[in-house]
Amino acid sequence: MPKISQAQRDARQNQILDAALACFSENGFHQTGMADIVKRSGLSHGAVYLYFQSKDDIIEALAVDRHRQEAILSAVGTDQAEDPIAALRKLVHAYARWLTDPDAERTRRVSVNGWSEALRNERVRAGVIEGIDAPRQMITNLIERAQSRGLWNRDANPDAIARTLVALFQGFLLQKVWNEPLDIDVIVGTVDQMVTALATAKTPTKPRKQRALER
Amino acid sequence: MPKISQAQRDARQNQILDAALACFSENGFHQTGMADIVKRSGLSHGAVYLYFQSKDDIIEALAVDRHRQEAILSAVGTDQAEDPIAALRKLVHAYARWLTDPDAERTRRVSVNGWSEALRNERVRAGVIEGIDAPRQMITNLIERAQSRGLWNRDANPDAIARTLVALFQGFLLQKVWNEPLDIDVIVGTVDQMVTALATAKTPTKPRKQRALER
Amino acid sequence: MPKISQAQRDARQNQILDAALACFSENGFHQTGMADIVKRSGLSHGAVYLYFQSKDDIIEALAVDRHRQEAILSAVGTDQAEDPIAALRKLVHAYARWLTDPDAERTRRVSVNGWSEALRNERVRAGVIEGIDAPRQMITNLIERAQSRGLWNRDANPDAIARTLVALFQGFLLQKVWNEPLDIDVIVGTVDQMVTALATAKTPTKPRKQRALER
Amino acid sequence: MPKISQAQRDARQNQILDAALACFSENGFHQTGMADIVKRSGLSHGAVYLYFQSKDDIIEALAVDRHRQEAILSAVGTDQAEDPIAALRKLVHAYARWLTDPDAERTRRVSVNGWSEALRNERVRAGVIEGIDAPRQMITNLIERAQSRGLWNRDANPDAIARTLVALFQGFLLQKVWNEPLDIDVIVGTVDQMVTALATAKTPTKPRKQRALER
DNA sequence: TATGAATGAGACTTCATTCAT
DNA sequence: AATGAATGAAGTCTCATTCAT
Repeated sequence: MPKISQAQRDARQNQILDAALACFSENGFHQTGMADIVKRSGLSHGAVYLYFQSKDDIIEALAVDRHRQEAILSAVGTDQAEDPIAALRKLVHAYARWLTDPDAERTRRVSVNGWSEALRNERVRAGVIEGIDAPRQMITNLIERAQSRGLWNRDANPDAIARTLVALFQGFLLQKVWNEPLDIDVIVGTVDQMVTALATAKTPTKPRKQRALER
Repeated sequence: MPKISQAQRDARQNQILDAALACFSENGFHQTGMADIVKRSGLSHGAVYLYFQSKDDIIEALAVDRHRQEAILSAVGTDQAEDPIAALRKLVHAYARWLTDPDAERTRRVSVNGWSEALRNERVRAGVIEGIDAPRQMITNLIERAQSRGLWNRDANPDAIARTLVALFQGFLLQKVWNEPLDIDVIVGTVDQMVTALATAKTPTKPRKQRALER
Repeated sequence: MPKISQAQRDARQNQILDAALACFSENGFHQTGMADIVKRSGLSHGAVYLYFQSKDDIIEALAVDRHRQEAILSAVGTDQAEDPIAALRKLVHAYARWLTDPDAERTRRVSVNGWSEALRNERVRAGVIEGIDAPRQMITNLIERAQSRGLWNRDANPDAIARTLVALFQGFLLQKVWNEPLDIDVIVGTVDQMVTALATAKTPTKPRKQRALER
Repeated sequence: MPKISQAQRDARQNQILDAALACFSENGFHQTGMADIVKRSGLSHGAVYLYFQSKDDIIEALAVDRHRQEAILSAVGTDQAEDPIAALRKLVHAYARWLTDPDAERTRRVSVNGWSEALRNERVRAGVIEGIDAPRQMITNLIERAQSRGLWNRDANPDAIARTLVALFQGFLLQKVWNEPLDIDVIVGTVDQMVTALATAKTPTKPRKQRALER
């Protein structure tokens, strides 16, 4: 017998999360006070605590934005018949678009705060890892399918390549939030080249000579 | 005027920075209190404020670790006669080694905190940018020299490739501090392949077809 | 005018008081929140405020439990013909029984909270005083009747003895709620002895020699 | 290398405890805010937390006032040669004097608050119990010595009598803080009579007939 | 130079009470 | 009569910084 509907609850929750996202993106998690979130949300202190148990809960909810991940991943269908390399390109384009979407700027900035937070908040860390595992898994799968169809060099290590691509996008995200010049065409072009190059590379991914560097 | 020698001053300063590095790497900038730094340094509150004007000063000093950058870059000589591609590989190896050096773990973690801090602290941001500009510039120069010697595809965009490599290492650094499995051989192998592939790629870095994605 | 019967009103009120008694006995008046009482009562916040104007009203209602006093006092009839000393013993036994009745534990604990509350809440204080005045009066009367029948030393001060007995039971109540070992036989035996001894004592209750201690 | 002497530390601590005692005796533990204590002590918020870790620490320090116990107990020497019954009377007088000492009013009121607090704060409870164990033990010893010298009925249960005396004083304390008329001569006289009566009583402390009341 | 006690603004959170439904 | 979401003042405690010694 709730007094308000689930839709209303969700609306309030989003009201708070929107306010928090704005504050966090401007001032970071720890420079933002609950009073800032309260003021920006237009609610009262008490109301905010009706929807979130603590400031940390709000941080976690935003540091780990599952919604975003899914939105990007959904760009690539799960149609097994599709050309895996074409699908991989689609994925790259979807990420690149999100990376440069002005409406996603706040989210990008909060993501970077979340990366830092993940170093000392286990729940945030788990969420962040989970958030990068999804695309990594998808990329790995696409490469494996490409290998099985003879479209990708069979000596390649799909997981290593997936991690490389993920790392690449994390790095680009950083440069973006720091207002470094970041030309989406150049990104996409470079990554496309990389993909092409890695797909056809003859050299094994883990050559014997470099073993010495391992620790 | 100073009653203690410059050497003593430097020793004290490093004592403080060491303590702060330890604290920051464990708890982040804003979860660390001055009291933590004071206690860990073995000095007094007053003493710390004799060497740094504020906590922000200490954060800046550590978020921007020029020392580290120089150490890595010095791995690659400035000998213009040297094979630029070999030099590039050396640089990659030096970074990869730093990335997996256990003694550098604290610094890596503080770096990530600094990336987040750079979003709202202009001086930190400037320092961070400066820190990635140095290697980017060096990489760009090496690729340009390679192009001028006919060792690298002349259609490639050296700056874009340099940014890509920098982004890649930032991403790997993140995965490292999150304790993700990170095999240095695989990294180096993959990057080597990438370098080789990009050097010989026929496709232009910024093809006409992808223009549409630009915003 | 009321839309529900008086019986229903009383039932609701008791529902609230039962819940409050449970909460107060566990956590004290000020560590218990209205939310605790609301939850335990199974009612809503609004409903509780329909029956009590404020939390203080609930505290007062429980800190001053007239019901309990009457129940104990009723153990001793008002039959003027009865042997007053036997009646006094009955009263002592009734109190002692209540003191060790497991079902009264909550009430005992809340009583102690009430004693403390009486220090700063005039209405609670009045109720508490009233609650101890009733048995004190009854004891005084019994002793006076005993004196008039020649069963009790006529030099004794009935009021002083009554206050002494009341004090004694308050002290035993404290020891009980603190889970100190409290043997009911020993209590009753000791009090019986005291009563006997005081009834027959030759020494005046207020000897001249001790005047000096008075302030 | 403390900056201030232990004496200065103690002075500050007492400054805080005095302020807290005043506040607590007027408004109780939970109606008193830290701000009240801070204001009354003349110190700053931070200074108070330099000397006590939390409000609960201050409550504990005052709810359990060992100093007072010792002061009262010291009224009775430990001279084994002394007449134990005279010593017991001295103890009674010392307590009675404390009970009516105007300067001890605050302490008495806070004691009652402590009794209530002991119900839900284990550390306070332990302290309160300890505080009543000391005099109980002393009384028990005195009675045992009296028994061994033939000055006290050997059938008496020294522990039961000690507990009875302690309970009695707790009850008188309550009546005092509630501003009930409390004549010290009457108290002392009554207790004296009780002691005399119990010392010479023929009836055993735990008669068979009352067994039935035991639970 | 160096100390560390002291400051006080501001942090997060709770909770008795109200009122639109 | 009854609900429970909402309020916002007030609660406890922290912490970067200062300054008398």
